[in-house]
Amino acid sequence: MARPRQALLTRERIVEAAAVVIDAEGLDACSMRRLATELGVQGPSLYNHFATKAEIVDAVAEAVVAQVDISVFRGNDWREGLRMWAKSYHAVLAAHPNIVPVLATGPGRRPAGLAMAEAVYGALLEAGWSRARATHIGALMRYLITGSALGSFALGFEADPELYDRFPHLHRAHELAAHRDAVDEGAFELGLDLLINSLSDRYDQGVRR
Amino acid sequence: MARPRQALLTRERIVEAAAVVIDAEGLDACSMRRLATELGVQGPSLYNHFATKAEIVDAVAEAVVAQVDISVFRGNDWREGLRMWAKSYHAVLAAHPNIVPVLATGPGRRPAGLAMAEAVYGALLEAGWSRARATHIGALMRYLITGSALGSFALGFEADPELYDRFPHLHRAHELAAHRDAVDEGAFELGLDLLINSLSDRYDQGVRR
DNA sequence: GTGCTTAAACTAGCGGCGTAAGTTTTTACA
DNA sequence: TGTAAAAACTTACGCCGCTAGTTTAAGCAC
Repeated sequence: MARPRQALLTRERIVEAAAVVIDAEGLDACSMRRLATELGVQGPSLYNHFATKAEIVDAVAEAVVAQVDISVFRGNDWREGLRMWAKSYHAVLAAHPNIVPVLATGPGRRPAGLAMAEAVYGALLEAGWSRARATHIGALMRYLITGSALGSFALGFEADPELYDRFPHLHRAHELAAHRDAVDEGAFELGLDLLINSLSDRYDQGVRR
Repeated sequence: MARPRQALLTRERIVEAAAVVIDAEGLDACSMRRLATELGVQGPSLYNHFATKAEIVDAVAEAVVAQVDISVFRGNDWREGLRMWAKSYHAVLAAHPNIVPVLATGPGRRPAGLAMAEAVYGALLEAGWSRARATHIGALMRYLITGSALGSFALGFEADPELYDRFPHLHRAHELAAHRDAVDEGAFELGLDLLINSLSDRYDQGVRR
């Protein structure tokens, strides 16, 4: 097949297929040849639309970050804005856990990532936080959100009870996996509460830097 | 060369070489052939000592986690223990950032990871926290520590000022990289302070579950 | 000491990876 | 109508993890 009358590929179709494969089978499964097969095409054809594989993965990351609701900073107190944004971000990452390692290195050059940073940082500055503190708070929120999305804490403990024989306090650790949501979500919610409430206290006491 | 009079390889030597390559050039650079070259040997020879590459990387992760000081829970108040452990863990990961993605999925079957979980969880239980809350606190600390180690927040913003033209609040984001330590360490310290202080407040008020 | 088993190196090779180079055919425009 | 660009293709290079089979030395039983 040479050039077809109707193009088989578009950047959108490629990114969508990549997102599906990454969500379903992980980053490693998303090879150029596999992606091409999924799109009914030969591997190198993808290079007519993207210069490298990294560009494709980056576009998937961009699409994921774009789903985070940053409108919540408008019309809400900074505390509420921060909380609602964090929950939205958390939910989006929970729906696409396999792309998290790509996001974890920062906004990079991706428009959606930069728009999100702008919204968070802007909201904190406008609330009266110092530049330095607003930066710290933004970083801190990212640590919590990506840290919690990177891998389930509960699933990190394998189901084999014998593993924990030598660790008396962990004797029920093999049950953690069964309560995955309660553990992982509970920890995230606790962290969010503690961080925002204590920031709020400092703020109310006039400590804003 | 057939079997040499003195073995060229040991598990220890392989793990040490892998750690050096991973620290210096990242996980991707640590291929079996590269590792073998580093050890003066052919690639497949490594399979006489480890069944898979994953086992080698896992052993590196184990060695890194084993460096974290978990003795601090003995003889210290749970607050101080938690703070000192978190700082030690953070410092170890900061020294070996390239292995962090491997750690982020939990303790798995690694003895050092399980010993660390036992120490943290045990200290919290003995302080009087409920099982559920102790689990949440442990998870939360991991989120903060691995989240902050996974990638610098400051370096996530590239140095090209033009990137930020469309984002008014980010107009100085290109300067972040120059203050990497102040930003990243400041955010981590802030997070640690906020979390431990607010947990401490709850604890002192008798809210332990 | 002799013989057997195991250990630890080797070489050769499979299938998969990202990607470069060059080819073919179609489309779009001067 | 001629030409350049676009979008598919085939081929191939040098990596990758890993398997299979080979060679030789070491360690142990008798």
